[in-house]
Amino acid sequence: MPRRLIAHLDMDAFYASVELLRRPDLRGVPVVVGGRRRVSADADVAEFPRLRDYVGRGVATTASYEARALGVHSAMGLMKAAALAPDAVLLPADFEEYRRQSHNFKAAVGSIAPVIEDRGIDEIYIDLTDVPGAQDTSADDRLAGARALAHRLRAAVFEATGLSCSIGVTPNKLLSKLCSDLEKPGGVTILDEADIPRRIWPLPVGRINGIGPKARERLDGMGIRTIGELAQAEPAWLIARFGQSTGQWMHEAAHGRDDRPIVTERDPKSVSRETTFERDLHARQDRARLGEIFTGLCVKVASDLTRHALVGRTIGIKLRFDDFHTVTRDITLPGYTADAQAIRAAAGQCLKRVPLARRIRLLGVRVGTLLPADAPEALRLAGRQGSDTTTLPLFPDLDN
DNA sequence: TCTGGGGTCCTAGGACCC
DNA sequence: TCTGGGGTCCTAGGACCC
Repeated sequence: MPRRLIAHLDMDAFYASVELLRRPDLRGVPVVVGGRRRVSADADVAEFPRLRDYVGRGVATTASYEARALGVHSAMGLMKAAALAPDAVLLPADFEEYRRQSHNFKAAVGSIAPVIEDRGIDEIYIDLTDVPGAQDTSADDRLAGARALAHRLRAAVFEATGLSCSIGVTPNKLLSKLCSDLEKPGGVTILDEADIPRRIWPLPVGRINGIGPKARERLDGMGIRTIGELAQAEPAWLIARFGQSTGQWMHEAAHGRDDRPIVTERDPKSVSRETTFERDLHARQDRARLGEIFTGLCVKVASDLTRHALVGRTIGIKLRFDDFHTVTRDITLPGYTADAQAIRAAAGQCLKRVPLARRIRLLGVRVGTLLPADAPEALRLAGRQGSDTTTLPLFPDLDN
């Protein structure tokens, strides 16, 4: 593999920072983005809902750095966050605006370095290998070139959006992702293989993208807490415990080795909608309400598919019960569809296969095995089923 | 003060076919 | 009658990420 120069760019507290751009009067105040209710854009600070007044099942999507200092972090339940930061201002998420700013920062980066892999609304990988000025003959010059380029990117993002970001530049995606987090916010971190023992090995294993709570817990039980400790473990020992694929990958990752390419285009694999109810619903007592919600989810998924000119043939549902146990069911149809009634009928079939003894907390509908609506295969199989769906099945109760 | 919503990828077993 | 593999599709669950 020829030597590459890869950047990872991560926007700093993205949603919260976008909100602060529009509401500079909130600067310095702890701000949490999350929850569902809307607030009028011209409300003044005194009218903003405070976290202490929140009641519901929402989680924090983002916390400003002031809120983080109080212990609030993303994915934390808002009721718990309220206990830590009762005076924090709670803003509902405005995805339209975040998407607009996301497009802005990506366009700014693209004007300098066009080979970009999208990793969601607030982060990207960038291949800097062939960008003029990035590569130089001597090692020292190469790192200096990378640093100058990263600073240019950061300045371009700020120019386009008024927002700050952090950037890591290394020979691969794994290390760049780790590095963009090292000097947040606003940091530029350049790292070479030789720096791995000093800068990467002291970090906890959970900082590796792909090692989550479960793997971290297992490793901890084996006495492995840092990436350096993971690097010291014999590959055979890891493989014996985590399987060939994961064990080998862990070993490579701990040594900072990663040859995954930058992926600039990707076909969508599935489209889904789900909702958590304000209170848990019962299949029998709340049958009518569940039926409405279920149909509404199917209509939304159908319109999402249509908007993106996609059709699919695997229809799935997801239920989460009051004990948080989650089940899925799916069915693959003979033909592709984006039709709400066809999706509703198939999803209804799936629902019949789920025992509904407990109260339900979440309901979701998903369509997978996607194709572009105009693909020959999609057209050939379209309309194979579903002429008899004029009456939608009701939400089934316990007895059937 | 329990735990959102939208995704991807992997595994594993059974059906079915050659 | 009993015995194989290999490959692909379908389904369910789970880990993980943003």
